[in-house]
Amino acid sequence: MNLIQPTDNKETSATRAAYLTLRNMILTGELVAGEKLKIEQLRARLDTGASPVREALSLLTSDMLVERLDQRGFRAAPASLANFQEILTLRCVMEDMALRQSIENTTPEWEESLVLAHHRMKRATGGDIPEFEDAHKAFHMALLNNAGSPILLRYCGQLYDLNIRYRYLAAAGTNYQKRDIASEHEDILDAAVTGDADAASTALMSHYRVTGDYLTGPLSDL
Amino acid sequence: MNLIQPTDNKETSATRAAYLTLRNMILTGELVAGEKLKIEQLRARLDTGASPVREALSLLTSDMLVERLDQRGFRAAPASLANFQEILTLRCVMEDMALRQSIENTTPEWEESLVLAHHRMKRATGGDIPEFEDAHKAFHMALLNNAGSPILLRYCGQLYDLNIRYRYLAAAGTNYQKRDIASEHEDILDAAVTGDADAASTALMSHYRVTGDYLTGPLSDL
DNA sequence: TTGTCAATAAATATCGATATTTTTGCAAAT
DNA sequence: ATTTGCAAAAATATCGATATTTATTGACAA
Repeated sequence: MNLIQPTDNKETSATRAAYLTLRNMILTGELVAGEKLKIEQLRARLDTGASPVREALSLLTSDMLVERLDQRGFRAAPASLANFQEILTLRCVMEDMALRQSIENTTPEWEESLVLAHHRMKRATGGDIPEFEDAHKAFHMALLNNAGSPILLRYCGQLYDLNIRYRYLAAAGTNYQKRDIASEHEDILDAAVTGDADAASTALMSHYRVTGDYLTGPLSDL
Repeated sequence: MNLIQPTDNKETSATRAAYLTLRNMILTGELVAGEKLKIEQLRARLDTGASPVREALSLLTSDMLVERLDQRGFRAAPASLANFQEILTLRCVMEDMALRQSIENTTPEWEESLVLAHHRMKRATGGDIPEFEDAHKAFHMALLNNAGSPILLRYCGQLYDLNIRYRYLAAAGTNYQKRDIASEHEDILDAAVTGDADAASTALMSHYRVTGDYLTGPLSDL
């Protein structure tokens, strides 16, 4: 075994690393919506080759976070109030569907996974924002996970991410956690574990709509 | 002006050409579901470079037609009965939503575009299958086009394509047009133009469910 | 036989260089 | 002033070669 490994923890491929970094940069607004994404610039910024950057951008196209203009490069997907509202509407429809199916298929294992995800999310409120974000997403996805509908799950995940971007856009300063988000999450969890689909759905929808109203103001000048 | 142009109609980039070709090969089953997609092979087959192929495959990932396995290449998305049924279910929910919204937003221009798309589809029944396919998709998308919901439209388009693949899988031989599909289309068109959302939705859903039942048998051994 | 391990072969991922295309800047003309 | 045309610059798209990683094969041991 070679001990001379200067933290050579390149976990995965350069493409994947670039994908994750770029994705994060777009979600957090470090790469501004609508901005042109120049390969050379990004290559230098991420300290990697042009091929991985290019491929990562192609992949981000899947997530509707990047647009590809044939023969004239890439740009960060534009943001608009209409886009935000569409995302909100679609999330409500699709997550409602997924959540109800998940509850219908309930199993002890699933319930346990919910409790676990919820616990981890609560524990992750120690100021480390990215960690909380991950746990928060994990909790929400866990709610939908049991629907047995991979495509639906994928769509919900995409919409979730798209929404995050608007949170960063709106809340550049405002701390959206000031609201009593914790109790909202608990309501959802309780209803889901109890198997009360209507209550769970209502709680989840209200969770989204409240967040939606919360954000619409700051976003009104998009 | 240079007259020595040996039909130099490379309309677009090599990547786009590769994307379209590969996509078609997957939809028609020329590239079998689940099959490993080797760069070198495809590169030779499409007579292009490795970079365009690679990028095209990355883009096809968006459409759920290709899967990317980090560090071990690409493969055509697997097919299964469950997958087919999920697609059918989601299409019904999402197209129902889009169609109703489209009708709600109706305008003379939209109605005209429907009539036009329908006419073109009828005219394209001259044995040229790919031409009919395109026109058929155009008609169905036109129905959803007026909902003013780009993301929803995108998802519906994706699901439409995924479904096509199963038609080819099932109907390798059977001509699914034998059914009186023409009158089904006319029912949908009439209801949409009349502004009767319930009738239009019912007709569209039945159109899908009948096709679904039609295909389920041949697909049962997936 | 079956399982393990090293050597080999195959395929992917990445780099660096080049060809194409688009954009930019500026001068000349309307 | 605004537009048109053309060259220069910038950026993208693509190629060909190489480095890495994964898959395969076959000998050897259990």
